[in-house]
Amino acid sequence: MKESPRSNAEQSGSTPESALGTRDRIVRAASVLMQRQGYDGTGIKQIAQEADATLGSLYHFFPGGKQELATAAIDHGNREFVEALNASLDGAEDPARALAEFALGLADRLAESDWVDGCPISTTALGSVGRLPDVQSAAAQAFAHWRGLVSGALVKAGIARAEADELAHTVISTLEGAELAAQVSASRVPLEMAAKHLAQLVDAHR
Amino acid sequence: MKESPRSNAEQSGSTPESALGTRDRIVRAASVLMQRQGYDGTGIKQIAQEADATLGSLYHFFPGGKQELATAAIDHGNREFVEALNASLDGAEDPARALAEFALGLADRLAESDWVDGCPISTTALGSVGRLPDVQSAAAQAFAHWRGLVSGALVKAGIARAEADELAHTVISTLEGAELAAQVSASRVPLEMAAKHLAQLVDAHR
DNA sequence: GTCTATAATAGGATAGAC
DNA sequence: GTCTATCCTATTATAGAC
Repeated sequence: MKESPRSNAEQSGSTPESALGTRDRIVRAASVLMQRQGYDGTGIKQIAQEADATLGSLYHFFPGGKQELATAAIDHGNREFVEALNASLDGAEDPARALAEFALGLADRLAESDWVDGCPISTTALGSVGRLPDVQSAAAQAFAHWRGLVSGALVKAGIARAEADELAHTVISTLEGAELAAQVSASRVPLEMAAKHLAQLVDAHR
Repeated sequence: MKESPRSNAEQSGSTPESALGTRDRIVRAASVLMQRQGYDGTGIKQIAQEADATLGSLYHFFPGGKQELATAAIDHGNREFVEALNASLDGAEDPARALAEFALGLADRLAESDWVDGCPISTTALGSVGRLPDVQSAAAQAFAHWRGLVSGALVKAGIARAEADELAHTVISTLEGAELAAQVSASRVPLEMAAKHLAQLVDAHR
């Protein structure tokens, strides 16, 4: 048990940065910056500055340095995405339609952010392959988690577990790829097509 | 007309690096390194070293520096992917099967390279969004080009142009996302599922 | 076209006072 | 827990000889 002064709300809903503890501010800053600039494109000093923290504080909470911080940032992005995905899938009786609407929601978020707020982990994850084992492994776990959520929703809708697991792979892959293409092309179209075709694919398996 | 000493073959087939001109060696080294490490993770000096060239030569051919070189590397990766895609689609009468085999070929290449040889441009492209306009635009053009090739193959197989264009978006997105997931997870499964479901999706539209 | 040397700056990480 | 100052190395890019 740590005696942390945390009477304030610290859910990710819409807590003002100023009300968060130092550690959380650092993780959030790292998450946002690495999402947009990747691991190598984001500096430790930039993270500290954006988080209104000092280098001393940063290395106090993350003695493992940049790599440990990146792993925490991936975990944070994971939770963020899980929350959004659950909000779309939880009470939906038609998962095909729910997934399509989720994809269109991603397109909205992208367009509003001028195409920079894509998947919270893919940029960092892709740059970590074969080079940053802890980061890569955190990202792999996140992807597996997301597939699990999708598969669960498909099973609930009557699809057999084995088939649902297979479909979940393609659902997540297609969402990832479409978001990447949408960002690079600065266009909603890839995500709109993903929404349409994923719905068709899921419907074809019922 | 430039008077270049180029009696040697310079197709991308299997030319030994030593037989290439300095400029080509630099572009190839940049392409490979940025594919694996991204734009920010790859140093100009590392590129020069890997290409057996000096910094002076590098800046002679690319006075625009790293950004101009990255753009050339994207163009190179684009041509590489186009060649592979054409080889799979060109004489195929069944595009669904051809795309599935292409996806499995990507999985082979990935596994053989210990999951580092993924899409030649996606890492650099994703890291360029909103930060390196020339690089991003070259990547966007490449994606559009690939979609055009897929759409063409689908039209040849009897699918209406409008529908083929839509499907091509999802085909490329899914391949991109599945390759990303396969790399991060160090597993063939995402690409195997993409192969299966893309074939189903295309077949459902004939 | 190619080479070496170097300028100018930013990178990650640490030390030690408070 | 937080702060500043600093070490050491790497970075992109340029200069000017050859």
